[in-house]
Amino acid sequence: MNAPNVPDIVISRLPVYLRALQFMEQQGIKTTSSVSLGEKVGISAAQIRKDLSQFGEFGKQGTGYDVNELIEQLQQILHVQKVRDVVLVGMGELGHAILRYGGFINRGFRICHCYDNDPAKIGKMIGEYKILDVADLGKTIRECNVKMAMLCTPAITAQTITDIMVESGIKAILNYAPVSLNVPKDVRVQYIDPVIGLQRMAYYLNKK
Amino acid sequence: MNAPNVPDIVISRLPVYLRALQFMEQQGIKTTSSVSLGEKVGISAAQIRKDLSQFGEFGKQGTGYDVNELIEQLQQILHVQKVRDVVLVGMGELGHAILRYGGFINRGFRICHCYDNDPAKIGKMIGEYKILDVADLGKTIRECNVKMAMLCTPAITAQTITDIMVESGIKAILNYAPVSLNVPKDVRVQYIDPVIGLQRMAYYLNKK
DNA sequence: TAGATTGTTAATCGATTAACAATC
DNA sequence: TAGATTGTTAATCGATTAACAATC
Repeated sequence: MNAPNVPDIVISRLPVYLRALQFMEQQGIKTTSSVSLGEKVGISAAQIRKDLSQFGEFGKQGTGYDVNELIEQLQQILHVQKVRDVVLVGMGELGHAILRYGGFINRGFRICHCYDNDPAKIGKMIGEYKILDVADLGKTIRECNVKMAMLCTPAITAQTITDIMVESGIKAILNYAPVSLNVPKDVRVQYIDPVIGLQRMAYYLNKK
Repeated sequence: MNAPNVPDIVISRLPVYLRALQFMEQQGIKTTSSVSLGEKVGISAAQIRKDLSQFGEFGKQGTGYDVNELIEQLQQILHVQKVRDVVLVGMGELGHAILRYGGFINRGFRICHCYDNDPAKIGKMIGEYKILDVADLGKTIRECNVKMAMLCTPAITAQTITDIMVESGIKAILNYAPVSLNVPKDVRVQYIDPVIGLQRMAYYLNKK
């Protein structure tokens, strides 16, 4: 379960495999192969087999992979079999949308608390959530022993909030603020900035 | 301006440099170096110099880089000096948040039209935007000669919409739907799925 | 001048791919 | 059995890093 020193680039592909497999499962597909899965996710079959081989032997020669079994294996590898608590900081437009998004729970995540620093927002209810004062962020993170956070504040305050979260024991941050964060090396950050994706693609648009 | 065959991994870092430089500019910083920029974005100084060298010589020995000049160079390289039109498909919670997000325009992008397939939504105004019928998607893409799209439909309809967009001339898709898309190789896709990021980080959480 | 920092080269490091024996 | 597909090896390919001459 704890394969040693798997390259992060391999880890980064596993959730993509998992997502595709769960999509297949929904459609009633019981079995797949590295070739078929590869076509769906746009990754070579050899790559998929090599990636999976880091963790064990999940397939059967001549047949391929049992969709359900591979889903469970990947969930175990990624530690997403159980639902995990995440805090959400910054209740602007985006924070609201994230809070109302229904797609986290069935993929292993649940927002446990949400925060803002605006007195006009603190105490307000959004669905079943009450917006908490960001001044209590560190305290509540420690109390609930939360390890993951989503950060949706403006860029200018993102680092300050990050420092508080790190100091309170957060080990993984999904950062929606359009700014690079400085964290110790035992803390992970994933960036979500739509503009980065758009700019990256824009490069190719005007190319001859 | 059109450096030949620059690896995509290099291109993927340029928007990150640009974002950091614009943040510096805001703070009144006039000059930087590969070391200083590298610390901010978490990338080695050698890497930054190597990346930039693909496109020209933008620095000065002993001094480093002029922030404003490097911003302009990067904007030209990425083709984001001018604002570019993007269509937005799928006006659920997320589509609404994206439409109201103010952070696109000053980084090179503008939503020109938005679409949904729900008769209850079609025709409704959101700010200055009227929600259009997705049945007219292909027609309006061609009329306006739009090349980029943001896709926020449910996973199940994402591929169908993608096919229409590709057929209508879209060359770059920012995909928020949690599913891998199949596109011809002259069309680019960037994926935004927060759960992929969370799952990727979850792997490291339970590791000893 | 002395210190700082670039752009570039060569060496290292790591990731991907092709091929195939094993076997269901 | 014949066909299909795995897991794995070795070869290829590409990316990163360290080092340094050039020079502001």
